[in-house]
Formats: sequence, structure tokens, C-alpha cells
Amino acid sequence: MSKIKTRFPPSPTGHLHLGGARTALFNWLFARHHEGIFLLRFEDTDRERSRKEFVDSIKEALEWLELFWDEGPYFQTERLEIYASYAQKLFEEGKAYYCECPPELLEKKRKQALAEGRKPKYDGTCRQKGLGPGPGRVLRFKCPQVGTTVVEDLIRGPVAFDHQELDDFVLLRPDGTPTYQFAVVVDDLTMGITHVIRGDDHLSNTPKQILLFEALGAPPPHYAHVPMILGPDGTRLSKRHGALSILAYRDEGYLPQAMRNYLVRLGWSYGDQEIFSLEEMIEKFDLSRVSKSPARFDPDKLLALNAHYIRQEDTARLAEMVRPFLEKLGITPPDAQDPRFLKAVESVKPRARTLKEMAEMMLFYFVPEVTYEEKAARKFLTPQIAPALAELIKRLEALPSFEEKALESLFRGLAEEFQLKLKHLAQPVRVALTGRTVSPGLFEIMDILGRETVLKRLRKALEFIEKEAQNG
RNA sequence: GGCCCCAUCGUCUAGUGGCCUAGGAUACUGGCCUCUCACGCCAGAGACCCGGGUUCGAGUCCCGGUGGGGCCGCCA
Repeated sequence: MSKIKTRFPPSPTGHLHLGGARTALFNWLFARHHEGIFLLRFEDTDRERSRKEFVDSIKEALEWLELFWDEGPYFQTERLEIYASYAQKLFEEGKAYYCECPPELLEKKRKQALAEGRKPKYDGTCRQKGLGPGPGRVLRFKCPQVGTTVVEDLIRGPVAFDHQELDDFVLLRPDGTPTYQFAVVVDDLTMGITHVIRGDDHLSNTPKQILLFEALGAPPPHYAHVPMILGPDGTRLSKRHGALSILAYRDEGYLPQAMRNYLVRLGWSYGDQEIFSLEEMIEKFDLSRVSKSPARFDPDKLLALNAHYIRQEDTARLAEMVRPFLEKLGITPPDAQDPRFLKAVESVKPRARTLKEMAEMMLFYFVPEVTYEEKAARKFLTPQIAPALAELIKRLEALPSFEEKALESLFRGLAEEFQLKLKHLAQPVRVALTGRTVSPGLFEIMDILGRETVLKRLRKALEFIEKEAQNG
């Protein structure tokens, strides 16, 4: 068998979103699985809407996901002569013809047909006119009017389309640029694409493209139409459903491997397996296991997967990754090799679901001054606890080794002396040290914070209690 | 409106005629662990869209209905 070749052909009219990313992933996996080639092509013939910034952001998103392309990127606007020569060929062979129908008229007819409940189709007004090229004229494909074309879809099986449903669609616009249908076919043909894996929304376009391949005297590639990704409410994925761009997930602190794992399981499965390394995906990916029904996007599951990968990730690498998120919060993060920083990362690792959450949870380690959550302070920083805190400060000052085990036995002893349960001592201290009622383990954070800082924050808490008492 | 696709817990899915008393994941609920919150562990609740067939036997095959999605552009 000759080498497998797949492609990902976004149009640079927007950022890479979930659906596009999954299509890219499936194409990439299929190519890798078969040791074939994955190419990137920008379909930018719509000059009005295509933008350079989207080319860049799509490439950036693909690279973030580590879906590297082996060939390209190609740009359709740089291949205009190629389309022109294929168009010329079709025209000369009588397989395409020029049409001078004004677009406004066609639009009117279309609306009318829709209103009357008929299928809007080009009526073939110019089919027999024998027109040559000229200003304002488009080139149309002379579509067969009888018979059927069967799409042998690798996921859905054979799907038949009656040629009566098709019309003489446009190949070339008056300015000579190709339309999508034509450019795709010429590209897939000339680039030697063997497998077209794309969204379900293209299934209805496929017979037109197969007919074009036939007109061009070339065998069409294999087609595989994957179900679309819908929003949580079952309607088409849109901006309403949260962050649209893949890059936005990166900026929220998602890990690329979590994103990939989530995406690969949307519409594809391998028995009961949920977690896949990149190698496993490549090894196991297979079109026959792609489902036929559309999938809804579930942000919760993505979050759970991200939490899993954070727990799985090497602490030193996490430290590196979380630094920019700390910077965004106005903190100058310590060096990624700093052992205390590493311990701090370790302490929030099982608790954070995104890097952003992780940075937020770590904030108290680095702030010069803790600010208390109002409810937390009111409940735990009370005059009743002040004597125990004062005694705690004394003993901490005298503690020979300021590490977890020693701290814990000190706390347990002190709690007993004051006839307190450990938690009744621990919570006020937690608030004093972090400002919150929720944090990593108390002795763990004390160890990380160090004696100086712990004492400073405890004294400040005592002052706070005093001041509050005075103010009534 | 025409044509096309699809249909298992809320969600992602396993399931290819008997291993299904329908499995896993996530979310949810309860418990254990415990200095809080997580993590971890244990338990619970939760689905075969409806109606006909075929068959000894149907989630699985066929037909119809219903529901959802897509396409019908000089957008891609």
C-alpha cells in the first residue's frame, strides 16, 4: 500500500476551536498510526474574511497540542494558477461552462424556491449558451443530472446521493479565484491526499467532490466523516458555550495532554480505556472505532482530565509551567529550581484542576502580607483563641527543628493542654497563615513558609484579634 | 421545504443476536481517611427514544414514527 497522507485544511477566518482541533487530531493520529504524512493547508480563498493573525494563531494552537505537520503549510491563494489550469481543462473538455446570471437574480430565485418549499438549485440558464470567459462570469461545473454517486464512507458505510439533488455549482468566481469545492478537489488531487477525515457537515458536499475527481480523471481519496461536536445544550458549538479558541484553554491553565486526551475520546473509544498517552493514541487510533453520533462538549470532564494530568505531571515541570500564571497575579515567582517553590507546588498539586487555580492556591506563600477572608477571620480569629496563639508563638520560637513532624507533635501537645481538639487550634492558625479556611496541610505549609514568616503572620493575627476586640 | 446523517445513565462512551441482573469514565449523593480542602478508597442513585416486525432469543437485525444534527452560497 502506498503511503497514507492526510490533511488539515482550516480557513483562517477564526481561531482554532474544539471541533477543528479534534479534526486535526484525528487526521494527525491516523497519519502517525500508518506512518504516513500529515499536511497543513490554509483555505484562504475568501479574501474578505481571511486574516494573517488567524493563520498564526491556528499554527500556534496546533503546535501547543503538539500536532506537528510534515508538509506545508500551503496557502490556496498562492496556488491560483494551478486551479486556473484545471478549470481550463474542464472548460475545454466541455465539463464546465461560463455563466452570466447576475448574483442578485440567483439570490432572488433561491429565496423564492425556499419560500415555495422547493429545493433551491441553479436552474441551468447558461448551460447551453456556449459562453466563453468574460467579465462578471463564473465558471460552473456541468453536473450530471441523472444517476447516483455513492460515498463509501469509512465511518458510515455507503451513502447514496441522487444527482437530481445536485446542481451546477460554481468553480471559479469572476475574479478567477476558486470556490471551496473546486479548490479542495484540486488540492487533494495534486497533493496526493489518500484519506479525507473531516466533520460530518461535509458529507453532503462529498458527492460533488467525487464527481469533480471523476471529471478530472482521477480516483477520489477515501472519505471518513466524523460526527460534529455540539455545545453542552446540544446545539451547535458557539461562543455562548465558553472559551472558543484552543489557545484560550491554554491560557486558562489546561495542559495539552489533557486537551488531547479529552478530544480523542469525543467520538472515539477503545473499550473502557479513558487515559491515553500520546504513544497509546497513535498505536490504538482507528477509524472503525469512531462513533457515528454527535458528541456534546462537557467542560467538567475536560476539567477532571486536566486535574488528572496535573497530578501526573512532574513537579519540577509544573513549577516551570505555573510561573507565568503567578506573574499574571502580580507575583514575582521564585526560580523554578528553588526547593521551597517545588514544595509549594507539590502541596497544591492534588488540589488544583488548572494551572490558574494552582497559582491562585499558591498565592498565600508569596504575598508580603496576608489578607483575611472576612468570614474566616470572624469565625476563627477570636479572643478565645488568643491565649493559645500566644503560647504557640513562644513554643515555635523555641522549637529546635522547624519541620512537619516536630510541628505536628507540638500542635497536638498544645491542643491537649488547652483542652482543644486539634482542628480548633489548626483552623485559626490556618487563617492566620493563609487568610483562608482551606489550604494544603497545615504543617506542610508551615514548613514551606519557614519560621520567620510563620511567626510574623501569627503575631499579626494576634494584633488583629486585639484590635477587633477594641473596636467591639 | 427537499436530501443526507444520527439515536444506551445529565454528559463522554462499552456493547457487532444469548457472556446484559446493560460495564467504565465524569458529574451527583453517602461513608471511610483527616488539621481544612483536595487526593485516595468504599458504597449508592442513574440509560437501551417510541411502535411494529424478524428470531427459540433483540440494546444489538429490518420497517415506520418521533427527536436531534447537517447540507441545499460567487462561505469554508
